[in-house]
Amino acid sequence: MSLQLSVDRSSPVPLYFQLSQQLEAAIEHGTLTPGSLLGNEIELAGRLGLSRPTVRQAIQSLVDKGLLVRRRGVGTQVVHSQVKRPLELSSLYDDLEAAGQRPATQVLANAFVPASAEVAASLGVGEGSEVHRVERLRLAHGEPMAYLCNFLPTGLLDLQSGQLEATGLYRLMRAAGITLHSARQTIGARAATAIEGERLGEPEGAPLLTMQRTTFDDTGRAVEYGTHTYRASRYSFEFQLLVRS
Amino acid sequence: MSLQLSVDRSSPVPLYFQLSQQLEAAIEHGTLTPGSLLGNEIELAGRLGLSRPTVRQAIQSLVDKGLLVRRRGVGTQVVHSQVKRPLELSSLYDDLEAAGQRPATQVLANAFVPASAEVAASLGVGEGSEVHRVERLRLAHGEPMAYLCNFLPTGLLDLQSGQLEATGLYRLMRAAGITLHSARQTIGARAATAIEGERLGEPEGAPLLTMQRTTFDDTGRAVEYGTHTYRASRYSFEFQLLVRS
DNA sequence: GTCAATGGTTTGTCCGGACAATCGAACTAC
DNA sequence: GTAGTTCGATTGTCCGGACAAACCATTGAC
Repeated sequence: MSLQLSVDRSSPVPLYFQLSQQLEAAIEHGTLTPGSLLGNEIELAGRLGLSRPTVRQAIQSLVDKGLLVRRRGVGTQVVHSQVKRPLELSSLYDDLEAAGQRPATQVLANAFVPASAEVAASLGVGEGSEVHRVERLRLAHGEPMAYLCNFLPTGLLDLQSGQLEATGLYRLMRAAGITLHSARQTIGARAATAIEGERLGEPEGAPLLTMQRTTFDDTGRAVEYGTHTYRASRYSFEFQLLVRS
Repeated sequence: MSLQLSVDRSSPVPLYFQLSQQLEAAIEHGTLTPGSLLGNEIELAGRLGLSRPTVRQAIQSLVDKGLLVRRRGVGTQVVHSQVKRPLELSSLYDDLEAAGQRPATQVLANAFVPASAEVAASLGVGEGSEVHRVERLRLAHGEPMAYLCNFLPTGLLDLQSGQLEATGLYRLMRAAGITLHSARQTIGARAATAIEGERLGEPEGAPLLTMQRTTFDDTGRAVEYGTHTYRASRYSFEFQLLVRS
């Protein structure tokens, strides 16, 4: 074992972060095997020339990610199991791209409309005030996967259809300096109407997965509300959760 | 304003936890209004007779929960928005009970069976080895809501049908000393078969929400695998996510 | 042989201090 | 008036130390 750890004090990267990254890499890579002890904090701190609080901060961040477990009187262990990463606030586009399915987007509509009661309540704006409405069809391998309808407050960023066809909405928002912070989601299912079926290439009455999501930035402002429908035959949501202790 | 804060040093409850609870209560109660500054950490520490690290630890826990946002050079603000709590690893039973719907359970089967390939892979046991299989129907207000089929490794705990009808599976597991840690979930949808429809009181072909979940304890062992189907007309998943920074 | 007491190990909590990085606002120069 | 600069305020990072609490294994008593 003996795991190669070191920190660069001249780097602007925080020391605890350097350490947590190295530990995470070692876990990912298999150098630190599941169930193995990490060695006590004090010894580890001494070995690296760091203080115990710094080492603890590094370890704690991995505990929060669910990669490590601490036990008083025992030590810190690597969790063994296929825990990968807890649900990210990811866009469908990124998900598809990561899965190797070349995603494509058709922009069906991109305009300003007055907010309906539902949209206004979700975004926290006045009913009837102007909001940006984007309607898209997401394809993978040329096949329709999902129908996405999103609403954004005006003035946040201007979305060009060309950009929307090239990448995902979240990436555009992040690129515009918006820091996504949290989201409220509802996932359900229903039978496709004739129109929905035609859009997605499913027969009327076919089961569809539905998701509504409101996304907030770090000040708590709602920055996006979306209503999505997915072909249940082609898509499902998969994610991990951690118990908050 | 001037927020009533105090800590009890004779209490066994950690000081940082006392503080974070009081702050959380004040936010929940509206004493700390969204967007308001929290006052700088050093002054707060002095006022309470605590050290800055302790105050920071309290604040950090609320930042992790998504209730507060820190900004260097500015201060710590209360997030305004309806962020409640990030998705818990909760059981359907608890969810229904919290929603005021008196849940009930019918145990349809409760026996040991050899593990199928799917179950064996999920639980990490040998194919064909004995596992505990529990089949239940979950009702709310006397109406079927979901059909639950769960598999558990043998030897973890013994489940009596009487207990299963009185409470949820997760509560029984926690009561048996198992600390639930994380879960891997897949949510999808499909059309009901004739048998499934009859069980849940839906017509054949009606859309059903499906969930598969494998739950792990804090050592990474799989302690439960379940396949659930919900009536989409009566149930949907709702939750919050936080972005990990 | 079984059960309780003991002790060592390790993490949990808490303290006090120091300096750096960043933000916003006031100020100054042009 | 506008743009750039300086400066105070606040959080971010890091240190070194101290004691408490929980866990495990060994020892001891019955």
